[in-house]
Amino acid sequence: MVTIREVAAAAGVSIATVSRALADPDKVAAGTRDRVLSAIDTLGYTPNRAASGLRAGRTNTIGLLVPDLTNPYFSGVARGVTAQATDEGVSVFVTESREDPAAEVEILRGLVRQTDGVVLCSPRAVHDDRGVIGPRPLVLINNELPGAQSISVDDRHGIREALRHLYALGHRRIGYVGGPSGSWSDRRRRAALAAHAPELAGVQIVDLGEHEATVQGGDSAAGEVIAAEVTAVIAFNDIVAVGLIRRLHRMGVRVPHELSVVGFDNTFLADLVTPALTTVHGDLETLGRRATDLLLGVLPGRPVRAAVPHLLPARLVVRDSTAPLRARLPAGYGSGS
Amino acid sequence: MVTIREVAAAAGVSIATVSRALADPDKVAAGTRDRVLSAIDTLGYTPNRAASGLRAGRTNTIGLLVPDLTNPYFSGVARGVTAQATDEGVSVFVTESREDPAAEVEILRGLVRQTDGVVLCSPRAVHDDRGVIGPRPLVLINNELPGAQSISVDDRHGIREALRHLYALGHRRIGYVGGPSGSWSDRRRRAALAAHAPELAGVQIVDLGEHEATVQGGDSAAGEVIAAEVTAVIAFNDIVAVGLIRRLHRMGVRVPHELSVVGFDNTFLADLVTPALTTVHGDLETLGRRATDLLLGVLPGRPVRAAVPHLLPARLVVRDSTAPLRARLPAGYGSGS
DNA sequence: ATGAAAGCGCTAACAA
DNA sequence: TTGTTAGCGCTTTCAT
Repeated sequence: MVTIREVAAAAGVSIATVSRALADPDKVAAGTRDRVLSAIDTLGYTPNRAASGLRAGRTNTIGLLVPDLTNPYFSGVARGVTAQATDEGVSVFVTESREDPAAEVEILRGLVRQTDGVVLCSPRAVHDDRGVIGPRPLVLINNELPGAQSISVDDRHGIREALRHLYALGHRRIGYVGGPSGSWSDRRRRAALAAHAPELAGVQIVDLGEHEATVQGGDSAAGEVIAAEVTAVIAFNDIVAVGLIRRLHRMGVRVPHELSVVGFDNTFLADLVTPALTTVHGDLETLGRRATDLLLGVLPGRPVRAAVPHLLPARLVVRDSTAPLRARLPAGYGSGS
Repeated sequence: MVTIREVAAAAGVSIATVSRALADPDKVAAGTRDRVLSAIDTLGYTPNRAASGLRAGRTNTIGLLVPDLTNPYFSGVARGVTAQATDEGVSVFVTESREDPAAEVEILRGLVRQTDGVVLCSPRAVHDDRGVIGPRPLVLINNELPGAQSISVDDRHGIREALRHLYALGHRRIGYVGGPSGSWSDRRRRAALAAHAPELAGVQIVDLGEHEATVQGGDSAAGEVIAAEVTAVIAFNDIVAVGLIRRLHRMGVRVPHELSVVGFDNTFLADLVTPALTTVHGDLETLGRRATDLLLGVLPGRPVRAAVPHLLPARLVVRDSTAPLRARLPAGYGSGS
């Protein structure tokens, strides 16, 4: 590994000049600069980031902590964070908490030590996290904590769109298959339902409980969904919707003919399953990119950047899992659709 | 940020003793050790990895480069790599090439400078990569390059199992919906087909072309599949299988009744789609973990580890996308099964 | 068993 | 404009 000393020797200058030629070219005479740069080039020198960070008090590295890398939602966010960070010349330590809050705190502690700041994608409330991270820059995705920045998709608007869509299809008794207890997004979506349902005359929202944000979570909701006698449901997310539909299908309930289902997130799953999901879309990669912008924006020694929105647009994508109420088969078959 | 000095002060020892208590506990008296450890605990001290690496000439960081983070295959591998690295006290820079070979080389170059070694998950041949990375430790997943270590799932065995399964179901004319040209795994699977088909009397393998490893790739293969008049196909991977089945379904061809389809990789998709995929399973997380072991194993200054296998077991997981040949509807209906 | 001290490669005062 | 120098936090001889 070629060091700054070798470059300095080759260019016939001191190491300070080499450092300056790189960090602040204007402070070096043109001729010297050229000699330094060409020496750098021929030797193939790249500054040791660990060393420079050690001295400068920064690492040029940020951390990303997600609950589950294999979840399409989080991998979409991870893609956005790594892409934006790379564009900005910053590296990303990616870690996964495996949905374990205790591990999360521990990992966060380690991450903070070796990065300039952290993007934390943690759906559950994590009041311990703030203490762990101390005064370090922290950006939360889909969550809020005092003293930390926050960014999320406007799922309040998404809920509204979903409601209006179902309403237009004739549905009035609409269920909400909730997410995990403690989920910030779940609380938000419930609040949005409560806020927007009254805008639509005759609409009734039925709480269908809290469920894990997994296929099994959707599975386990099927009984409640049927018992509730709703004609449509909004699921916490696509995965829950998929699990629900799969179970309903096995129980002989057809989607969308007998029940309309709306998902959330528009992960690539939505377009692969049968029926394809009507779902609320929020751009995950953009979410990750903007979260990174937010983080880099508060890092010392970085150019000030334009204001970054803290709320990203959502829109409803209509596919095949929702249908007009009248398409529902009557109790006695054979009388035509 | 609490440093080793504060710990030393709190424990009433020198910083060297703190360092030793952590790196080589036996070299410190039990009483002293306890005092140090409890000081570490109360202060919440974590060693600065960049600093320790600087001294030791390592970064304690490895790089991971995958083509696409949102692909369930690669996110499974990424999970394994990050998990194993974390267990071993090493951080991981995760990056994505977006399936762009030129970007891949560039990213690799940057990654090499700031890590002790790289795990490269690159399905296509990349002869440039070796030059870029120089003498640095490199582990390839599902690929081979001179001078680099390599690890993969035994898909040769997987192909054999798939063939035997289809054979037992009565299929004789079997298609292979290939992956992208240049894919190492694709070449391997073709070789395996050629090697194992002769073991099964009367089996005929039909080459159904090369396709992108995407849903669209599967989509585009549908025409060829039908024209080939095969009764079963093995697809390059689950995603291709899903795309193929979806398109066939729209064209009125029922899977598995009229055509059996076998996928590859057993990503979580396989169990979510309809029909659920029969597919070849290889444990992705383990693949990532063992790749990391391989890499750490050749890093200087690390404990020697047990031999790591370079080939991981594969097995067939039978679900609903394959069925006996006789279940196929006869050309003229109504004549019974 | 423990401490003092010398750096790892780099940046940022401070001098010249 | 350029060089000298003092560390960043840590590990590791070498003494004690």
